[in-house]
Amino acid sequence: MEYSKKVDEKWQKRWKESGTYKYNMDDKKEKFYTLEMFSYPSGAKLHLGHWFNYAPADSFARLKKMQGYNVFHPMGFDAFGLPAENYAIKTGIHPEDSTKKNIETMKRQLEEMGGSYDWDYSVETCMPDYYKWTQWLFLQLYKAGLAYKKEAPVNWCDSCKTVLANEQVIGGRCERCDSQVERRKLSQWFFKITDYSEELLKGLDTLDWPESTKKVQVNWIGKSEGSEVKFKCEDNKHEITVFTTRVDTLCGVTYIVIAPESDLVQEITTEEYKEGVQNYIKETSKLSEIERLSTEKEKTGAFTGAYAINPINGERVPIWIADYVLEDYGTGSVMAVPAHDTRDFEFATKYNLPIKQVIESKDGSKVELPFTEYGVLINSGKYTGLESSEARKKITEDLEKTNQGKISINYRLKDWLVSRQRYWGAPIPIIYCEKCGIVPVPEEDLPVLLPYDVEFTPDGESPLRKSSEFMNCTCPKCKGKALREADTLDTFVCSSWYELRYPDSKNSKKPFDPELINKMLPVDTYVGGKEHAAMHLIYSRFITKALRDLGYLNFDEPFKRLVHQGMILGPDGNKMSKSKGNTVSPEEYIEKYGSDIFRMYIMFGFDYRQGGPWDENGIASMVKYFTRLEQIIQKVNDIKNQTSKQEIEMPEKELLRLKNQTIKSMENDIEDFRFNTAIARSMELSNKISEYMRSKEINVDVLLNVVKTFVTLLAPLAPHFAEELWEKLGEKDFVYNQKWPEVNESELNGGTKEIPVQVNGKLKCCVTVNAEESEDKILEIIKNSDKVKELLDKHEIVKEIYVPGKIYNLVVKDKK
RNA sequence: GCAGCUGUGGCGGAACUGGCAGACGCACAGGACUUAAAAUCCUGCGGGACUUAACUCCCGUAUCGGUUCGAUUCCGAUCAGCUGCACCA
Repeated sequence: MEYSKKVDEKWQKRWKESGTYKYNMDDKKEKFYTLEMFSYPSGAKLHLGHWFNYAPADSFARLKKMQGYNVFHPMGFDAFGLPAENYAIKTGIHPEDSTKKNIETMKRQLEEMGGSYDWDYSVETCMPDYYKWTQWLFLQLYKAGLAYKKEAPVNWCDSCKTVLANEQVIGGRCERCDSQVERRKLSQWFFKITDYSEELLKGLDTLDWPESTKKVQVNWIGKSEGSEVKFKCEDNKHEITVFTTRVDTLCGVTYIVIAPESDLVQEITTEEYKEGVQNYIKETSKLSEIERLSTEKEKTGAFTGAYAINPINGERVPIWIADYVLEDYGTGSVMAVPAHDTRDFEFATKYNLPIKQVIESKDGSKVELPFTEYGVLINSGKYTGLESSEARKKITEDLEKTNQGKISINYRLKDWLVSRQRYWGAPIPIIYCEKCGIVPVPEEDLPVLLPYDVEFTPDGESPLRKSSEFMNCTCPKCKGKALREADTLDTFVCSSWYELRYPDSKNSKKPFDPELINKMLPVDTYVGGKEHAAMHLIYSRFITKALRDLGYLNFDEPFKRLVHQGMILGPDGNKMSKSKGNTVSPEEYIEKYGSDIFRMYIMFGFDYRQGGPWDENGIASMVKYFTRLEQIIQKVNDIKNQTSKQEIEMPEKELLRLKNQTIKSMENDIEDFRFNTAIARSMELSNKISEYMRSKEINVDVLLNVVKTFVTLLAPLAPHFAEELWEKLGEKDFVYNQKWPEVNESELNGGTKEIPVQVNGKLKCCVTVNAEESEDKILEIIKNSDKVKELLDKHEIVKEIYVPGKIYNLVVKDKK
């Protein structure tokens, strides 16, 4: 085999010199924006997963280019974030240094892969020329009232004196020192994504995304329709509003539960019960969020001593607090109906609270409590006898009349907490002035630079707070002494708008030129992992919509089509990880085989959407394939100047038909990210070419035509190798610059085809027909064929089904 | 618990909107070339039955049932695996 890494290098050099991948904004061709989720340069090198994601996606981009689109295919780095910071804490190497170094290496490797990226349009989120605009984005949201501050709990490790991200909490303990993690309240910044709940939900219908991903988002948004009901407290001073989807069970309420964190708790708790309540609240705060949300945990709670009045039947019900009620969902309080809700039932049983059945099954059969289905109301005064759905309507109407309730819609989606008590992130552009309070940094003062020299080892303070140089500033309003916000932004903020920056990545005056991005966006095809189904993919949608409402762009969704690549696992079938020692490095393969063999093997050996355990056994077959192709080209060159036959007979027709079929199916396959079948189709064609070349008489013109087409078809999949073959065939221009071949319909219908014949749905034989004949004629040929006549000897036709070009089926019964 | 996805040879995986199940490969076996091996090329390769014969017959796409002339594909139930969400009132 002649192909090797040397060939890669030769073509990479030539592509670079001739500016093959330069994107031309002014090109009149239709734009096509194809994007892969940018990578996170935490590791020093590209791993197999990157290759599996990027190499095939690059082949897709190359196809689009050959199809005649003006393809925009940028790449960048999501460079801020926790892993780089943790790495720094461990090794003492500054995150900026390690990140920059990693980016350089990864860029080089992406070039070695043959990625068709234009690096003139790139972003690195940790660079001031990028995060300046991330900060700008924050300010726009702040001005629009979409960024606000409130108290929220964080995971706090008291022994490390630091805030932990959820992923650093393992089983309620700190991943580093294994001590119990507590919840502490801190004042933090939020983005008001909940303002867009409904639109984020509805917009899903317009997207060409995997259904499963849309479902994840639907769940994440979690819309539920119900009612709000007001319960007056017995003291006549307070009122508790609850949210319920089952207002039909209102008469079955036997107690009220409010979240322990609720401020109301302090106000209504009676003297007698204060101690118990305080103790309970203390206990609860010790639990991590994860522990608290575990359904396995036994329910606990405490009585406040207070009572409320049921608005429709006047019953007096006790008010409890319990941590199974969440402060930030609904109203933070629930009406408990133990007879018809599993959780309430469990709680009531434990604390001996009354259980009152108010729903029975529609057919009146006896039911076991808790009975959580819909049914017919009992024990419900004037509502008794109504069906659940009617009762919901009626009861809500009645409550509305007396201003004691209303229809209400709730979303599970929470506002997006963007504050991080971390160093390696974009500083939040906010200043705290003793006199003026919260003051946003004026846009002309951006970026708020992240200082390099900061002690970021955790010791109980936000790292930036320790840099007095950073913290101390003057208030933009009153010029008095002021302090900066010490928290940084969640990295998801950086990645929530990067696709907007690519087309205008060098703009130093604006984050992007609205006119330009309205032309370039939305992204036509976005490729990335399923793990981002909820967070990244919902945040970017929100930011797009927010910027649209602020007048910066005119489209509603950032990503029109979404494709998820699968995951490559270690050879043992487990997720690859250093600790398991099952990682595979792409480098040695590239070194040994060259990047195209590796790329082709990755695409051929796995289903792109599914991935699977790594297995290098098949890679040798790709070497064989490349060798065979080199031999074909060699032989073609040997005979191409010989005189040959000119006729186009059956063998030529067959060859040409397969050529056209292959063009068609490879195009469809690559469009659909089915690279494995695309390569299988190419193998079929090459097998056919070899077979044809073994025949006695060869039509060299036809052969040359098919071989050239073949190399063109190979170009997106094996870019370097195809250039090499193209050059060997004596061509001057890059094969990359060729048009994707067009299907010739008449050649496609040349040759012969076989029509299967079934009797009673079972295959009996095949009839070979000339594919050029009309369908009517073909049917006639089939009917008159000896084979079919033979089959009908003993039978009588009941029904006849002919699917043109596909199948002929006879339904028969025995002749008497 | 809820939701979603997946289940096809020894293996990776094909089969477009219901139309020849197992494409294309890997592995394996036999043969050719070779002093020999490697490489390469050719042939076979889901299971079973019958046999003098093969474009023979039967079974087969997790399991059971249904719709249809015809089901890997559609519907219902069950089982198994993976993933996501997890006290959402």
